[in-house]
Formats: sequence, C-alpha cells, structure tokens
Amino acid sequence: MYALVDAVAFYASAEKVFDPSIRHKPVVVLTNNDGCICAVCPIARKLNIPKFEAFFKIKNDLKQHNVVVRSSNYELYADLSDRMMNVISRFSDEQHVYSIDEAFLKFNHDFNDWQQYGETIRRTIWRETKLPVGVGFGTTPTLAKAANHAAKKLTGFNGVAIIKTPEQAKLILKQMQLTDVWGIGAKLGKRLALLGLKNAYDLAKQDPKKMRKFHSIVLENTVKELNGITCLSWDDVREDKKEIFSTRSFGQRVTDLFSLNAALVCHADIIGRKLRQQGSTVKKLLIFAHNSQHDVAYIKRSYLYEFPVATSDSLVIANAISRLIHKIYQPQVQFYKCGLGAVELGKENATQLALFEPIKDNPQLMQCYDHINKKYGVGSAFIASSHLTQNWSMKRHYLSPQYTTKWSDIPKIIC
DNA sequence: TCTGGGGTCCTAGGACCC
DNA sequence: TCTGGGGTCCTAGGACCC
Repeated sequence: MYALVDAVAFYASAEKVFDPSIRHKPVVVLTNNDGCICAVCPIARKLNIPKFEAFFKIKNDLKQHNVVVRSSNYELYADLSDRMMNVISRFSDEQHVYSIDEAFLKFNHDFNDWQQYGETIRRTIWRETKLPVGVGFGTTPTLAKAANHAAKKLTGFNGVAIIKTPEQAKLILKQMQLTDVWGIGAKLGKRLALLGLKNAYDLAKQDPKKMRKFHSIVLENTVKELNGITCLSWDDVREDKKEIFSTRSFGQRVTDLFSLNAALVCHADIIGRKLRQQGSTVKKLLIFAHNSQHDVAYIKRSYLYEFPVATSDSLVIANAISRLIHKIYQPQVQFYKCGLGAVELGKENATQLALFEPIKDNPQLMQCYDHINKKYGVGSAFIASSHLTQNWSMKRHYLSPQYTTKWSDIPKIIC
C-alpha cells in the first residue's frame, strides 16, 4: 500500500500559518520575480483565478476582488516543508519526499482501518504545523495520487481517500477527468478524448498494449497502475535525477559580465549541492543565458562544457564558470535569464580519472560547507564571488516576513 | 516603464564520423 | 515494385509536473 500526503495550496496555506488576518481571505502566491500566479488558496479558487497566468495581466482583477497577493517566500516554505515532512516521516519507515509539499509513504503491511490512519496523519500535521493536507491511499503510486485527488477535490471524502478494492477505484476514477490522472497532461488528455474516453475510469479500461502503441510505454504503465499493477517501483519513484538544472530569471535585466558571472556562480553552488545530495558528479555542464523570448530579437547564448574529471565540488564548478563566462557573455544583450544544467551525470564513487589532470575536488571542504549550511540554513556559507553583486536579485514586492528563519522576523505576541 | 516560473525527462532531427 | 548504413553527440522543443 502507498500513501500520498500533499498539502492544500501549500504556498498559500504557508502564508496563512503566521498571519491570522488573511486566513479567511482569498490568497494567491506569485512565482519568482512576481511573474505568474503559482498558488491559489481554496477561497481564491472560488473566484476562478487561473493558475500560472501572468500576474501583470490580472493584477487589476485581483485588486477588485480584494485578493491578498504574496511573493514567493521560499525561506518560509522550505522551513515549513521540513517540519511537515518530519511529521509525515513518523507514519512510515519508508518515505519519499516527492516535492516541496508532497511525500509518498510505503507500507509493507495491511491496516484494518486505513481511514482512521489517514485521519490521524491529517490531524497530527494540522496540530503540529497548521498546514492542511490531503491523504490518499492506493495499491500503486498512481492510485495513491488518484486517491489524494479525491481526498482534496471530490465531495464526501474530507481529506482522506482509499483505493484498495476495484470498487473503490471505480467510484473515484469515474469522477476524475483524464487530465486529473498523474502523467496525463493537456495534450495527451485531448488525444485520449478523441478516442472517446471521458474519464479516468475509461482510461483504466483500455488495453495497456494498445495504449503503448497509441502513445508510449509511459501511458501503458499508467493504465496498468490504475488497475492496481505496480509499475513505478518504489526505487523508480525515488530514483536519482538524470539531469539537474538551476535557472533563474533576473529581477532586472543584466548587461554586465560581472553580474552575469555572479549569478552563474550562484547556480554553480546550487548545482553542486544538489549533486552531492544524491551522490552524483557532473561530467557535462550546460551554461546558458538569454534575453526574453518576447524581445524583438531573441538571443540565446549557451556553451556545453565537459569537465576533464567529473566533479561535485561547487568551487570547481564555479571556477569553470568564471573561465568560460566570456563564451556566454555578449555586450549589449539585455539578459533576462541564465542558468546551468548538469546534463551528464556520474556516480561519485565511480569517477573516471584523467591521466594528466589533477583532481581538484576537495570533499572535506564540501562536507564542512554542507554541514554549516545544513546546521545554520542554506546561505550561511556561500561562494564569495556570487555575492560581489546582487543587483540582479529577484523582484519580490509582496514578500511576507521570514517568520521562522530570521531573528528579526519572528512573530511577536503582544498581550 | 515594464512585466511572462522552474525542474525533469524524452525524442526528433541535424551534423558529423567511420 | 521499391529500395540506399549505423552510431554518437548535440540542440531544440515538447510534454509533464508542481
């Protein structure tokens, strides 16, 4: 049995935890640089606010409806996510944190009362973090996802749903649209609808082999999973990433080499940390920067660099960036976004050495570096050249306080 | 005045090599 | 009657997820 525990409109709910004054108001949260809407609380959802719409396009509508707008407060969300994941981990020995606001649990035994267990999970998370979650149980990861959808969106479930029997599956899948199924997006949903399929149950009834021919093995597996046949093994679900990207658009356009370098070194730092987290090294690194696709002339500069010896050392990566920056930089281009992608990864303990290349990695230093940042918060220690200029840092005009990670922002109770 | 997220995986197609 | 290799690497773009 699998469970998926997933917060309701996580970013919006996180904003409400320490601010009672907005708890009963419609709240939306914006993406980086206040670009798009990325979280809509249940109250705001009733106003039909579209997710991922550009903020500037609907700014006036939001004002008219007195919608509370917040910039993404990642310091706060990351900390609340940690707390939530900690609580969730108590309910199973096997937990996989799938994203900032959702986690899979695996159970190797059967419970008499999954319903009650789910309610306990919900209640405990609410009591300890004040975050509302939905809990879905299913015999496969895809069914757990479906049950989670039911728990949060369908009437009569109140936050917990279970798919253990074919009857339970039928009841829920019949009420789900094709695109509500994990792995079915807008495009595929449309194509499947043309075949005459109307809901998730119709999809489950398809011949898996035919679905493979129609689209891919991925769809075949989805159909099997909807029928209780596990295809995404626990290891698949938590497999190492095959590529790791760190990209960010700038708060304001960047035209100087110095700033571009600082931003890319920031990404080098992040890429290094993510690599070390999963025990990988990078062999090939994509470095890129571009202006906006909405500009008159879209200019994209990129360079694929191959390390002589694969590395996971943030400083080695940062050093490479500084040597290669001239391959990306172009005067007069008003850069809008830049980033790095580790596109060929290796395993840390199986690195191919080079005959004439000294090893530049300093694992002890990186271990110490990670330790400091884990203990005192990411950013406590950083690469100096990434902080020489921050004039490109992102726009966050509607930022709430960092209630839990910054001394000066701690909530005050006045009696 | 101007504004349009970020991450991962996969594949088609072009370029190049033998 | 019609047909014309096979592999690797890279890029761009599509699709999906949150």
